[in-house]
Amino acid sequence: MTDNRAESNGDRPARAKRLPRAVRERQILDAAVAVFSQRGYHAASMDEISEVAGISKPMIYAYLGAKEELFAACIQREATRLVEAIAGVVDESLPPREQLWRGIQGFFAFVADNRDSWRVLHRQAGTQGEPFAAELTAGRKRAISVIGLLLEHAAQAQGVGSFAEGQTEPLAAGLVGAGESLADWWLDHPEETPKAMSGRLMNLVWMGFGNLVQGTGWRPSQAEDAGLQRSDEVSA
Amino acid sequence: MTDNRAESNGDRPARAKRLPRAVRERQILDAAVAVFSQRGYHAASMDEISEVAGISKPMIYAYLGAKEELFAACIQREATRLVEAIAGVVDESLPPREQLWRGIQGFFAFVADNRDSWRVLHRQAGTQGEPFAAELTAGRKRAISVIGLLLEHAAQAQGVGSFAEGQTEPLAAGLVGAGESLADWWLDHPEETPKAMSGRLMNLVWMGFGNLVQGTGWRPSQAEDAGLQRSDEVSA
Amino acid sequence: MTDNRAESNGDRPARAKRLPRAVRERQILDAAVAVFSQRGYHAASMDEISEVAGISKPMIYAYLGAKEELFAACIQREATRLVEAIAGVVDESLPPREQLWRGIQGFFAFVADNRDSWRVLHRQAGTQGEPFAAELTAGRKRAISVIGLLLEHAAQAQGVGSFAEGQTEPLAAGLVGAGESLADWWLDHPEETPKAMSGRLMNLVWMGFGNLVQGTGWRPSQAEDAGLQRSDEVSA
Amino acid sequence: MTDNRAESNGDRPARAKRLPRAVRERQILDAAVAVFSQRGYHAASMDEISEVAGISKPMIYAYLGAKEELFAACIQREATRLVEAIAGVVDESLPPREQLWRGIQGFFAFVADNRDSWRVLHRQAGTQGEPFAAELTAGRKRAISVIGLLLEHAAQAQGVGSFAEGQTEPLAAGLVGAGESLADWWLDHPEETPKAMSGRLMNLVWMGFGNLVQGTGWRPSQAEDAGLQRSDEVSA
DNA sequence: GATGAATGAGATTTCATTCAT
DNA sequence: CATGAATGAAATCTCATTCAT
Repeated sequence: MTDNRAESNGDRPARAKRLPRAVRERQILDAAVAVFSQRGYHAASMDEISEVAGISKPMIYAYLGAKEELFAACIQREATRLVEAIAGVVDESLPPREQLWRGIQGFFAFVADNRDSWRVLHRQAGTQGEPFAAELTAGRKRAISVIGLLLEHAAQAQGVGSFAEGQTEPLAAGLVGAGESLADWWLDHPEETPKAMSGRLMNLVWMGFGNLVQGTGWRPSQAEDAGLQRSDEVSA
Repeated sequence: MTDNRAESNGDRPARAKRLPRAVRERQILDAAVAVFSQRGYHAASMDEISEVAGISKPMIYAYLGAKEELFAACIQREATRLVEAIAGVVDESLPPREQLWRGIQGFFAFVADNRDSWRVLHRQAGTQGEPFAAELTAGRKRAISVIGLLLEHAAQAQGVGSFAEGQTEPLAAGLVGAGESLADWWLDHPEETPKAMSGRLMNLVWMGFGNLVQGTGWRPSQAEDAGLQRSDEVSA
Repeated sequence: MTDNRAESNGDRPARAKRLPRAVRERQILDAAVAVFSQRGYHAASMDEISEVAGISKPMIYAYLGAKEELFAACIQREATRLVEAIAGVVDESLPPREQLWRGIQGFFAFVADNRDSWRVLHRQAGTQGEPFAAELTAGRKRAISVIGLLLEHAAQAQGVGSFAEGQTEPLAAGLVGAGESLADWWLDHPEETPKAMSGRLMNLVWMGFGNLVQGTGWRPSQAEDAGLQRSDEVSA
Repeated sequence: MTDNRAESNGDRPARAKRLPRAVRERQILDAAVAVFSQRGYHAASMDEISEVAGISKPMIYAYLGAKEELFAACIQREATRLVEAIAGVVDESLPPREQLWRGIQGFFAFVADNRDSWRVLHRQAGTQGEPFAAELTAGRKRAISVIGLLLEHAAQAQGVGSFAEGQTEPLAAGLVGAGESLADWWLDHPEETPKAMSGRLMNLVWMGFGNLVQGTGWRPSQAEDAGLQRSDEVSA
């Protein structure tokens, strides 16, 4: 809100120093991520972004285009950073379980260091009708399918070929959701370490998955099964 | 996008009949849920809501207050409906596992029948800075803590008293997130039955949880443990 | 600039009285024609139009849409008025010359009474690149072709069938241009009567045309013909 | 419409060579005429002009001043060019009719070779309220009065001294308008040769004028005269 | 001399909200 | 009670213009 630019030399805001384009672009993206993260896409205003970036609006438009494009640029940059953070710690030569463990650790480490990035990626996911929804959804789906593959490898490694087709993807979706939700919960419990968080998710995922791939999946007993009707048969 | 301009159509809409207040409020809330669900809070316009509701804007203000209050009312109504839908199928006298199974079924049945409600509850969750964020977060936390309790009961029922304090809540959070994510995935795979979805979540949760409560939780081997450092120790 | 609304009761601008839609639409169009006429499309601002109309901008958008649509509406209304003004005095049963004379009189009478309308129709005609340019050009072409027909009838009435094909249209274009230019000149010489103006145009058109249809068209002598080269043969 | 954003292209445009001022000014004016012609004064942007000119904006300001001055400079240069093009082919020692014929040919030749120049001179004619309107109107009036003189000479040459005072100017205006309109029509019929166009205008003008100067001007019959009332007597 | 970087000011458009019939 | 009519305020985006390197 207040003018926190350095060198407020007496009178007026003092034209910002001339900086190379790359630097300014980074500044702008940083500010945009922060503001989008805090306010959400629609509530974020270009005015606030420009203020936070310490630069005037026209420069934002000149360098990164209109609001939508700016947002897309944020998404892309942060998604890339997240993917690289995880890819950087995963070693494909390791057995699947270890890969998963490292990946999960990488994820929580990234979230720990980049709360804003994470929020932008996570919290805007469903703003349907927006033109960039595709971008977000696509990223999410890519993540899910990568994890799905990992699960499939794990299943094969354990010699369980019977793992039903089409089962990995929804499970991966559940896993990603669990991770997101845990990361959210973490926001309210900052005293937890990344490793503790990672351990929780790994347990939830692996122990459940460990049983599933061994064919010991849970199934409702006959009594449990009879209890509920399909709701749409009633409501229709 | 759509052409909202009023049209000077000769056949005027015929002043709405005088209806009891409760009916009107329901109409309005139904419309509001639909519009908020499709557009998101900010992109939704009072104009569209009033149009969908078939009621003029001043009435909306008279009955349900300003946009924020209206949104809060939507959240509250839908949250209550979801909670009641689940509560309606859970029988507290049953063993925890069965309760969980029924609860999960109730959840997916509700989502199946009320996509809009679900979207409003789920997709707007993180619009931080808004005054109603509290409302949403609170509902979510309530849900998590209820499930946490359930898990704790289950643990006790299996005679596992050593289940560490403070472990249930994050697990419950993970569970809720997995459920949300699966429900999202479902939106793209409408051919799946509610029961199939419920089965997936139950497996993920219970088989993992089943092992956890029996003390067979997974823990990284020493090699796995050494691999990663806390990122903030480095980046700081 | 100043607030010329009636009843400036003491303090603030006093919300405009509630008027039926049709009345307001007329007010708005009147104001828009005046402002577009004076400033031109681009230099005209919605702010000024709303000020002149004595109504707030949102009403303009509600009733007549965005700037472009508003301008198109102006064009359409004024073009229709001009056409009707002329059509109202032309009697198709009369001989062509008399029709032309009456049409020309109608034209100048309209311009006399509606300087602004005329300016909007005439002066914006060539703002190329605008999406409404088509609308204007189309109207102009329609006018030219109508006059072309009239000329053709006149030629036939004089028993001159040999009037070369494709000659009427450019002549009509010339006639229209002459009319526009005379009308422009009139703006600077308001003391002239409509009848005097009409007479001038009629003379220019008819006497020239009168000779043309009788085959007494002028043609350069050989000496005159040799004088100039096609410029593009040189400049190319 | 076009994407004006600066692009961070690796291969930079290579700082323009130091050129003599006159050359630079010509480059700039050429670009400005092209852009003003296509877009109109207001819609033209200094950015586009500088881009088309291949010279940075600050140079434009240094050499030719602000937008308005630049536009005025365009008008002046193009008007001069047009006048010179016509003056170059007119030989004052020739009889008036031949002068007129040559002048008309010169006009269409110029328009053929300089569409943009012509459009700038013609299409912006009525942007009233702008400070450069004077410049435009002045140029136009000069042209009209030159032609008026020519007509007057022709009248005297034919021994018609009674040609009423004040008649030449409006006729000249009509002639100029007819020329403009024919030039416009030409834009849509590029297959026509300059000579054909010239012939059309000459015929329209001269044959009409030829009769006028001989006192055989057309006058409404009594019946025709009675048909219409002055509109302002009614509407006032 | 030449330019990339920078901005104040203003344009169009929309929206939540309220008055007056 | 019910609504069409009305608006203040703010958001996005563009443009002419000027520093500072």
